[in-house]
Amino acid sequence: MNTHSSKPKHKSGRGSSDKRERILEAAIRVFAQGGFYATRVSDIAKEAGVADGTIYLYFENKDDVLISIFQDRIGKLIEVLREVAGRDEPVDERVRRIIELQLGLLEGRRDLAEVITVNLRQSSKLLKQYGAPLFTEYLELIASVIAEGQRSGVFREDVSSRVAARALWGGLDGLALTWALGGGDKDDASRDAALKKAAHQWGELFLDGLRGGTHHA
Amino acid sequence: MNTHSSKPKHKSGRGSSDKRERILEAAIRVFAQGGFYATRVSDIAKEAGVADGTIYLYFENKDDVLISIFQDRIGKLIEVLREVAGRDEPVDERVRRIIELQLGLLEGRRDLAEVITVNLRQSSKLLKQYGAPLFTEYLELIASVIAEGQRSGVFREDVSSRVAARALWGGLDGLALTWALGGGDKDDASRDAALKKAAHQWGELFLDGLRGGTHHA
Amino acid sequence: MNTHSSKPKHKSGRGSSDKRERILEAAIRVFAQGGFYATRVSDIAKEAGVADGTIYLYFENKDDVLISIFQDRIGKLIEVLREVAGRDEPVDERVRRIIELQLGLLEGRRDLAEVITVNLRQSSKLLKQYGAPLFTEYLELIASVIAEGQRSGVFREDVSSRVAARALWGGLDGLALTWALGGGDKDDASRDAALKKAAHQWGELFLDGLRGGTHHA
Amino acid sequence: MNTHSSKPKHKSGRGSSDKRERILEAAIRVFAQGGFYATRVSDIAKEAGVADGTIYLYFENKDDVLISIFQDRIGKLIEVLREVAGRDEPVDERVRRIIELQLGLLEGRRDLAEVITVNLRQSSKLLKQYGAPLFTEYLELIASVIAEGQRSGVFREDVSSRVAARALWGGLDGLALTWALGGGDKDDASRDAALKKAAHQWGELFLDGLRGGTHHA
DNA sequence: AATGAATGAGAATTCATTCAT
DNA sequence: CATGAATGAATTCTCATTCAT
Repeated sequence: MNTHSSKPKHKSGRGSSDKRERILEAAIRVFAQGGFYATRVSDIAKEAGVADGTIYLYFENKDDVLISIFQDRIGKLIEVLREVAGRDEPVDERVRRIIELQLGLLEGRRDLAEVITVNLRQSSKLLKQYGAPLFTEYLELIASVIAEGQRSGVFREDVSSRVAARALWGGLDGLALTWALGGGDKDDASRDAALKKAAHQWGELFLDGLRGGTHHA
Repeated sequence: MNTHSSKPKHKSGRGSSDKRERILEAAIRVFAQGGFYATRVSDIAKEAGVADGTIYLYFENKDDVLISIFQDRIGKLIEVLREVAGRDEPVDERVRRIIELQLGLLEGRRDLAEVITVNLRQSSKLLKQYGAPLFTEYLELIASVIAEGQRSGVFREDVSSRVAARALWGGLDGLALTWALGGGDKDDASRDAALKKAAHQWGELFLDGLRGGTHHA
Repeated sequence: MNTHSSKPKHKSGRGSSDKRERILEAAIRVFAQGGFYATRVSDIAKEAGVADGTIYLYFENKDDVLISIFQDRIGKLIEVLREVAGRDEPVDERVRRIIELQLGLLEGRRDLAEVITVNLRQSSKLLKQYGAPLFTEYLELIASVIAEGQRSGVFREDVSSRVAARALWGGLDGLALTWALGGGDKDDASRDAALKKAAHQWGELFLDGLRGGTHHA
Repeated sequence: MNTHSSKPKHKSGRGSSDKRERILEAAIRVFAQGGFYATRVSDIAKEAGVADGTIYLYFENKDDVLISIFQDRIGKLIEVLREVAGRDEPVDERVRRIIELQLGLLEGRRDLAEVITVNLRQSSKLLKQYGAPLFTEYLELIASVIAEGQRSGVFREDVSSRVAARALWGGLDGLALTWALGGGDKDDASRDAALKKAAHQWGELFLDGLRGGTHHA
C-alpha cells in the first residue's frame, strides 16, 4: 500500500523479504555516510552482505532504494500521525505529540535523519516526483490540527495553518540537520538528549507564537 | 588536497575575472535547477556561454565551483547579515530584516537566498567539509541577535538562542522548499507575493513565540 | 567444448523428455519473436511453463538450446526434404513441393519452416559453426533435384544447380521476410493466403526461368 | 538526409568527420567477424583506433552504429538505383544493372555483405524499426521497373511485380549469404569472380522466368 | 586565454548460471 | 527431478578532465 516498488515478487516469503529490509537498512547507513550520489550500488550490497545483483531483485534501481527509504519511513510516520491528529486531546497537546513523533522517527537514528533531510534533496527530480506527494500529505495532516485549533479559538487566525505547518516542520528539520551534521564530539546519548530538549523548546516557542496573536490587541 | 582553489591566478586580472563571475552566476542557476550532481560541467559552460575547458581555467574542478559558490556568496550574505545584525534597531525589527534577507526579498538578491536553501545540501561531502563552518557562522550571527534580545528582556530566556536561530532558519527553509516544489501553476509574481506573505506570517509567529515566555508567568 | 550437448541424460526417459521437447518448442516461439539475443533464458522458461533452472537439466546452456533447435528441426526438415527430393514425380513438381515445404505450407508444419528463415541467422558464431553444415546439406539436396532436371533435359544447363538452389531458397526467404516484417494490419488467415499466392507465383517464375534456356537458341 | 543519427555535431569539420567513417568501417569489420551482439563497443573502438567514448560522439549507441551502416550504404544504393531505374534502356537491361548494383555494393566487401545479410536480422527490433522503411523503398523501386516491363509487354503479368522484386532481391541476398559464410578456402579474387558469375546466371534465370509466361500459351 | 574533440576511468544494470531447498 | 533466489562477471554508456590547436 505504501510501497512504491513494483518489483518485490517475494514479499510473502518468510525469511526472504527481510532481505529487502536488510538492504534498506544498509542503504540508510551508507547513504548517510557518503551521500546518495557518492554511494555506489556495490557499497550498499557489501554493507547488506548480498551480491550486487540482489539489490535489483528487490528494487528497480538505485533511485528506487532512496525513494523506498523515504516512502517506507514517512509512510509509517503518516499512519501514526493520522491517529495522533484525530485524538481527543487539546490541540496544543497534539502538536507536542507531532513534534515528538517526527523526532521519534529519528530517535537515535542520525543516519536516517541525514538521509531524509539531506540526501533526498540531492536529487530534485526524486524529491519532486516522489517526495512531494507524501510530503504534502504529511503537512496537510499537521495543518488540519492547527486549523482545528484556530476554529476552536486556541490558535491565532491571522496565520495560515499551512504556513504554520510548514514552519513547524521546517524548524524541526533544521534542528535535525544540525544534529545530523554535528561532528561526533559528544556521545550519542547526550546528543539525543540535546535534540529532545531543543525540540521541546522549539515546540513551546511555536505554540506560544501560535497563540500569540491574542496578545496583540 | 585540503586547501582549495589554488587556481584562480586571474582574479586580479581586469576584464578576465568577470568571466569567473559569469561562470559562478551560471553555476548557481543550473545547480538550483537540477542539483549539483545532475548538472554536467558542460551545462554550466553552456549557461555561462563559454567552452567546457574554460571552466578549468578558473576552477580546479566541478567541486571547486560549488565550494566557491558557498564561499563567495555565503560570505557576502554573512557580510550583509552582519551589518543588519549590528544595526541600531529594535531586535524584533532586525529579526524581520534577517527573514527578508534570507528569502532574498531584500534588494532583490534572490540568488543569494537560493544558495542556501538549494545548494547547501547538494553534496554531503562538501556540505560537511566546507558548508558546515560557514553555515554555523551564519546561524551564530542570527543567534547573537536573539541572544541580545534575551539579554535586553524582549525575548524569553527559556529557549536557547541557538535553538531559536536554527528553528527560524529551518522554518524559512521549509517555506522556501514548498515554494520551490510547488509546480509552476501560478505566475512568478503571485508566487513571490505568496512567499512574502507567508514569510511575514512566519516572522510574526516566531517573534510572538519568542516573546511568549513572558506571558507564561 | 567442441562437442555439444553431453547433458541429455534423460532423452531415453519416458515421459520426462517431453519436457525437453516442450522447452525446444517454447524456444522456437520466443526466438522467432524477439531473436536469440534479445530472448532471456527466463523467457524460454516462462513460455515453456518451467522454472529457469529446469532448462539446465536438459541443455548445457543457452547456446545449446539454439544448436539443438538447428539439429533437431533442420534434421527433420532435411529428412522430409530428402523424401520429397527422391519421389517419383516430375522434377518441376518436386520443386513445387520443396517450395511449399520450406514455407511450411505442406502438412501444416509451419514450425519447421520457421527454423530456417527465422533462426538460421540468429547467432553468427553458431550459424557458422553448427548451422552452415546443415544448411549446406539442405541446399545440396535442392541442388540435386535441379541437377537431375538438368540431366533429364527439363532444366537449362547454363545455370549452376547450386546457384539455382541458393536463388530459390533466397527468393523464398525474401518473401518470408517481407511477410514477417509486414505489420499486423491484416489477419493471419489472409496473410497466409497472400504468402501462399506469392509462393506460387515465385515458383512458376523460377521454373520458367529454369526451363528458359531452351528459348535462347 | 539519409543519416539517421541526430548526434554528429561535427559534420562540417574537415578532418573530423572522417572519424565517423573510420568508426563505421571498423564496425563493419568487427561485426562481420563476431556478429553484432558478440561485439563489444570497445572492440569497435579498438579497431577504429579511438577511445570508447569517442564512439558516442558520433553515434547514439551501439544500435545506432549498426543502423547507420545499413542506412548509409542502402541510402547510397537507393540514390543510384533511382537513377538506373529511370534510364532510357530496355527493362531487362535495367534489371541486369540493378543486380550488378546490389552486388557491386558488396564488391569485395564480404564483411559488409555479412553485416547486411546476417547481422541486421539478429535484432528484429532494429530490422523492423529502421530497416523496413529503407528496405521497402528499395524494393518498390525495383518493383516499379518490373511493372514497367509488364505494361510494355516484355514481362509476364501473372506475377505480381512486388513478388518478383522480393524474389529478385532474396535470390541475390541468398547468394551473398553463401558467399559471406563460405570459409576462406579460396582467395578473394576468385571468390569475387564466382559471385559475379553466379549473379549473372541468377539474373538470366530470373529474366527468362519473368518473360516465361508468354511461352505458356 | 579560449576552445571543444577526445579520452578513459568508473558505475549502473543485466542476465546466464548455480545450488540449497 | 524441479525450483527460483541469489550470484557476480560482463558490458554499455556517461561525463569530468585534458590538451593540441
